Amino acid sequence: PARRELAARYDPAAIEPGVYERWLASGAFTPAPEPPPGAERFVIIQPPPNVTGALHLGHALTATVEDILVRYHRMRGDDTLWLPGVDHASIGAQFVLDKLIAAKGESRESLGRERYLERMWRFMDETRSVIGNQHRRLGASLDWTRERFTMDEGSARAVRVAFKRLWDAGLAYRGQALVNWCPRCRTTISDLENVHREETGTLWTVRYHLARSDGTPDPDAWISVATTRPETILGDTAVAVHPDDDRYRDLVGREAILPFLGRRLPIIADPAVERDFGTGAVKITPAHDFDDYDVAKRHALPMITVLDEEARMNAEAGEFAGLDRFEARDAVVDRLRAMGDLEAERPHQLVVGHCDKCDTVVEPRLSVQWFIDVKPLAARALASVREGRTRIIPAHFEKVYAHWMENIHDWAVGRQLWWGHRIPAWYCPDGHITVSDVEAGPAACAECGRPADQLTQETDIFDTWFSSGLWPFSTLGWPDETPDLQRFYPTSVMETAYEILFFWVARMMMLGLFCTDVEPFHTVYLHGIVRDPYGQKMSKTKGNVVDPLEMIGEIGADALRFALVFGNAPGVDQRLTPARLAGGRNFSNKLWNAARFVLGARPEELEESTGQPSLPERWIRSRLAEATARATRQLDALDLAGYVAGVYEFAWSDYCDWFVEMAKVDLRRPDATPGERARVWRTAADSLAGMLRLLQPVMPFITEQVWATLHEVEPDATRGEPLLVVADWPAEGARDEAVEREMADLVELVRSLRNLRTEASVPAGAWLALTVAPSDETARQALTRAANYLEPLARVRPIELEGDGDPTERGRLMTAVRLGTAWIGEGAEDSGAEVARRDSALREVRAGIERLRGLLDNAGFVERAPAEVVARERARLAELEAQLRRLEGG
RNA sequence: GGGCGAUUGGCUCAGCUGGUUAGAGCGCACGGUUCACAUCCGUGAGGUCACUGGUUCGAAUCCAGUAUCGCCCACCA
Repeated sequence: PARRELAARYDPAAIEPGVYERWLASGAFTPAPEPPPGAERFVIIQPPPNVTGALHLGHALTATVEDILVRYHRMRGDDTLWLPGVDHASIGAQFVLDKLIAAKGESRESLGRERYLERMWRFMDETRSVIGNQHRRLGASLDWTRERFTMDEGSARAVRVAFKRLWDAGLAYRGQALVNWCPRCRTTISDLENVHREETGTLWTVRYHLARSDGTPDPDAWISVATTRPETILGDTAVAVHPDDDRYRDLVGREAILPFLGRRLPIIADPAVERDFGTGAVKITPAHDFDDYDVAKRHALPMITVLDEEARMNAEAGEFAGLDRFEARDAVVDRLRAMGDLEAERPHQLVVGHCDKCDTVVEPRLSVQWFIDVKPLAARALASVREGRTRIIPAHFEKVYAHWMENIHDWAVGRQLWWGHRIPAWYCPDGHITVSDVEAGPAACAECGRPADQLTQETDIFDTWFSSGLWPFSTLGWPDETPDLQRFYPTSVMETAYEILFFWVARMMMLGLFCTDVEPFHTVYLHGIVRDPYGQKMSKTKGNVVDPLEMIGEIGADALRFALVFGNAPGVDQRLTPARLAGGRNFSNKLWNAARFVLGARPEELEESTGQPSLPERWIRSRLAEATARATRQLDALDLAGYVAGVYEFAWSDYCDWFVEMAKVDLRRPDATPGERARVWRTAADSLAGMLRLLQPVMPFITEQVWATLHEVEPDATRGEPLLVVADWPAEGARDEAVEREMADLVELVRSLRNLRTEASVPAGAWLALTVAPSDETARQALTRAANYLEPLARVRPIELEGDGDPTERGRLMTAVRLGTAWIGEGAEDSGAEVARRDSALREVRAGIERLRGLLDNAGFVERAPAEVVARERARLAELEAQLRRLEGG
């Protein structure tokens, strides 16, 4: 039984279920086994959301933008792939799981590595499907048959092979260094995960007594150092001053005595010391400060670690051993004060690093770590963007990218965590390192040949972003030359938040170029942050998070998608306000009702079309052609906001406000033949179908549902294609400039008449007689053709063209437009208000004329401006002059 | 300390390579119960495009500087 009508009310809850299943059943999201001949490629590898969480609006924005592009290219007939996946988020996942198991009184330690990882895999299985379902609710047209996970075997192999190649190329190394350490997560973190924040601390000035010749402290002689971290005094191995500092020149080469421990500290000179800061003398704690570490290396100073991995003072700290670092700070200060060696203390603004994941204060920690020397990789990645092989949208992020690439440091890739890819390095008892890309490990030590059973594997795992950096090709089968890799790599667009430009995009560029010798994508499209209505970042702690699913439940996925991209420029943060969401909902409703009108207006018996297309028919076809050309251009240029605004404008203004209203006239005219009605209705249905095609990328659910109904009612309109998602993107039809001009003139007259009525407070329902003096013969003909439409649109009846009627019967309200001079209203007498209105209209036109004459009298303009600009201004002037004559004539 | 960006009607924002009278959504005012839609229709008010100078026939748009705000990066204890 054919559905002839759509439900009276648009209800997303009623239409959205089922649509996605229809798409899946059609196989539309999975590329055909063979690419269509001659097809262009369009590939997006989805930025993998973390398994740990539910989707937020940022993900919804990502999915919407990518889905729009993918659906567009699919309709274009391109060889299109959008590949989904999730990221294992090692540190984030452990953070979440630790909390979960803590609720049951368990911990990492109580479970042990193996059982902990078992729990993790179970946790993954539970949450992974949640993300998939959310993407389905959003309408994301992902190829689920290719869904990947950064911890699956393909990814694991890619990680091993990539790392082995880096090792073989001498770009991976293991060595001692000071790294950022999170004492709560108990792992190294990268520079990027160490977020700096300004805080108010204290700057203490502490006296270090000078050593006498017998090595005992001189009670009357000291050097004062300034520090914000007194607890690290216990790890000091020197005191440094600036070489040119006269105050301390004599002290260089002598020794100071470390409080509490009595260690002798050489007083050294190093240019890194700022003379103007504090006392100009600084304590050197190589194992707990990055600056000091560098100084120590220059001067070959010992490095003493005084904190353990949880940031408690260790045995090196003497009497303070066992104290937490902050307790120890207080204790040290108290003791110094008691000893009379605390010279001063004052509040001090300082910048403190915090763990991105848990916000704990990061501790520099001396340890042996795996690093990647990224400088050579960065140089290539930078060149790719500089030379335009990969471009970033918006373009100004290319500068940000360049700045980061130019100042890059080696990447500490090792993590002392369990959930992740274990670094494929094996150690032999002699200290040799063997890196292998074989899952089972090497058969023997690469250097001394010791058998595998004498080798032990590294326990550290990789930074999550290492596997993420391989994502564009590890998902396609790399390192094997799989058919997918050959067919879909390099990919097309990488769409993601600008927040992870460095974390992820930069790493993909570097590793992509290193592993595959080609840029992994030609375009990086960065979107901004979705903020709350007050501009605040959404966060669970603030409680201002909007759940996309809840939003979809309320207003529908289409409305949410529309709201997310409408008026949103790339790289710019947007506030998601209720008004914005309501805009999406309203537009959904508008589309639904436009479709209801068309479906409900179908004549019972649809006969053969007869007669010539009417003005609105010819006009809407031309407008659709224009809208199609514009949408195509904008989507090709990744101007999504422009695309959405354009189709919105077409649907609401052109189609609903003008075409539908005028088509009603043709459909309801009593003297219309069934064949003429059929013709008009077919135009309405055809152009509705065209509009649905244009809207499908952004509002897939409504358009699909309307399409289905339209298809049942009139398969000709859908050209026999029952499923919009696989329908063709519309071909660019022909514009009809003459018809568009004629229509524009009619619209101008209608608007002008409506304005007159409102300003003169004519009751909205009143019918007024209209008299028009056409400006010329063409206008007369146009007016004759348009009379039928003019009546209901401007609520005027009867309509008389000057010459046919008595001039004394003209109305008292007058307006002059391109088509001519028009009068409406009772009687011919001018009221004061009407005279004032007409005067103001005259003033406006005269001012315009004056401005244009001034412009055209300017020799510089006429000579130097492009001819078409000058011609345009001339035409405008002529038009205004004609309008003035008409106004004065009336 | 370095870098990047923003400043457009009451609010939130578009304005591509300089070219009509600077747009949209929301809000506001006024008027609308006819058979697609009040999640709607019609009409309207509202902006010296932060400021100063420059380039140009012409600047919201390009250049320089100033102010305010925001973000990113950074090893002054």
